[in-house]
Amino acid sequence: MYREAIIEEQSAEIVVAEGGHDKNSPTCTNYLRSIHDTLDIISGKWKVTIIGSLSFGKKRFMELQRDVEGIGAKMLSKELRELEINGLVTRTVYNTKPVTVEYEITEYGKTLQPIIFEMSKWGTQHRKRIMSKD
Amino acid sequence: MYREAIIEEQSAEIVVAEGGHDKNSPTCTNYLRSIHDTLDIISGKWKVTIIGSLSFGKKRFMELQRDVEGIGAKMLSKELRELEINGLVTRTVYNTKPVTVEYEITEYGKTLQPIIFEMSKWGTQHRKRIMSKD
DNA sequence: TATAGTAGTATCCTTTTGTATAGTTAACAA
DNA sequence: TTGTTAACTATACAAAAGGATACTACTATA
Repeated sequence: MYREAIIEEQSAEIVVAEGGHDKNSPTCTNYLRSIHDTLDIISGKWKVTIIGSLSFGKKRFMELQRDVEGIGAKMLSKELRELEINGLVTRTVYNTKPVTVEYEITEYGKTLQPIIFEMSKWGTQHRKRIMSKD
Repeated sequence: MYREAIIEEQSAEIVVAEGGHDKNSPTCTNYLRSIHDTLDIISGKWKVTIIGSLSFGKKRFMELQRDVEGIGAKMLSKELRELEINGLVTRTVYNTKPVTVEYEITEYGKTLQPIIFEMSKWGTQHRKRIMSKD
């Protein structure tokens, strides 16, 4: 009842306003549990950026490594493997010489885009804020 | 020009559609850089959950530890210190006996709520999906 | 006196993350 | 012939993150 409304129609601001007087309601517990579930899948230094990059189209291993600044081959292949296991990206090998491999975001992976888009928006604003301080 | 439009008015879905043919445009680079900036501040296993919890009202150390399932005192105090340094939460000590300390989200911290709200929404859906598979 | 609660710190240890370097297979370019 | 690209894996190692346990100082309660 309470929770349904929040999830379907309300904004984060409203959650806070409504929840403020009821600190340990099941709403709060559910909210935090859901966050935890999401973090289990996308936490770490790289996954979000990888998915963000693949949101602009399928890419090959080397393209991704160039896109995701600072990642090494070992980490990239490990992270891609985990994303594949969770059904967020697909991996396709073409038998060209030398082999090429393409990574592509799945429909399910695309459901993460609102999160990533919000992160990008926040990062843009944050950079402006930091810059104007110096 | 291109970028302004995306940031101010477009959704994540549209970014993808528009960006799909232009994989390494500055738009993509800026998008990924912003994500990276955000991750610098909220990455790790706990910070998002802590802010999520504080979105329901100010809390004391022990309340937070009970809320954020699985976190130890050491991690909690470390993460809170970092959040404080970045201006996302405030720490207030009351000279009661024994001392009580209250943590509260700042206005700036609240600007992270859209990200966290999206994470919670996704986690809720993801749990449903996983559950229905077994 | 013993126990519990408050908000932590100190110490040690394990796990995860990351880095650097070398090697693989096959083809093409100089 | 040597070098280069592709997409990795293997190995070794270093650093960061996180966990477990003990401990502090103080008060209130049993």
